[in-house]
Amino acid sequence: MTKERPAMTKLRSLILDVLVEAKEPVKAYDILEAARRKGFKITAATVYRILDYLESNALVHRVSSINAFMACLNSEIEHQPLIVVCQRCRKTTELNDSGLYLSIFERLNELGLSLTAGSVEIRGLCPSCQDSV
Amino acid sequence: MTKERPAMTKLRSLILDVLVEAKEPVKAYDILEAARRKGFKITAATVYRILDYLESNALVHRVSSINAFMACLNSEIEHQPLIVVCQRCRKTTELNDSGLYLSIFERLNELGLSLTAGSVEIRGLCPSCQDSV
DNA sequence: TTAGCGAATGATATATCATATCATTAGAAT
DNA sequence: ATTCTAATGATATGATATATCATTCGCTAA
Repeated sequence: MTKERPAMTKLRSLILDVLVEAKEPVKAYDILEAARRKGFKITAATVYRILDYLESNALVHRVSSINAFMACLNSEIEHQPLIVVCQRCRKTTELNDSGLYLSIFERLNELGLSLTAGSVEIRGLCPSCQDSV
Repeated sequence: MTKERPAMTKLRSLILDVLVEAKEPVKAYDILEAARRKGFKITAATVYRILDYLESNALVHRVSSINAFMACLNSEIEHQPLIVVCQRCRKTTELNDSGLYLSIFERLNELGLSLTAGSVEIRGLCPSCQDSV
């Protein structure tokens, strides 16, 4: 028999819960503090390991431009993340628009820049931040 | 008379030169070392300050997903950067495709997610890295 | 020409983000 | 129960980035 993988351990679901409850991107050391407040004695290394696991299983997305992590809202379905970030207020939205996603990657292919299995992070200023400049 | 701004100082053009010569993204501390090899006694703080300046003047792009910086190849013309990065080999290309760029931002507007003045970072695996998996 | 001003840089310290390494524990297969 | 592997613990350190205050530079105006 194939050995069962303990895919979702207690710690992994703890950290995923933190992100799901936050409903917005959370930084790794803030996740660490949240986990400790819930009584778990873990360290940064554990948090990063678990984030790597969750990300590679498409349960969590990294938001590179703000060094944070957010739960994927549609983790059941196959999805191609488009992450939209306001660079000023940091409000972040995950967009699941497979048409837009495909048009981006098809265009890259036309240009000889084929990439597979990617994510897209779109940065700019949201309307209210734009107004307040 | 309006006071002239010393927009491009010796250090700023030094660091821009480092990036132009590299023809690929360079990390901040590698820029620091390159500058020191050229005889300039500067620190990380100076490098980051100058990178901020160059980025806000559209001479340099930050590549968030690899914590690096690259010279903009078309800094004379108005441009909308699309940065394409292989997450495995880190090969990075700047794409100036205003049609694709506009279609992305128009689609965001349709979805009520208007953003202005943005950059787009597209991550995936390039063909050779895809093959070697 | 030089006095004065604001921008740029120097200098130092420290905050923030992330990983390497080796030891130990937990859980499934046999 | 034993054994094997994946997960986590524990510790240290590496890598990335910014805050703060002092000093210098370069332009402007007198």
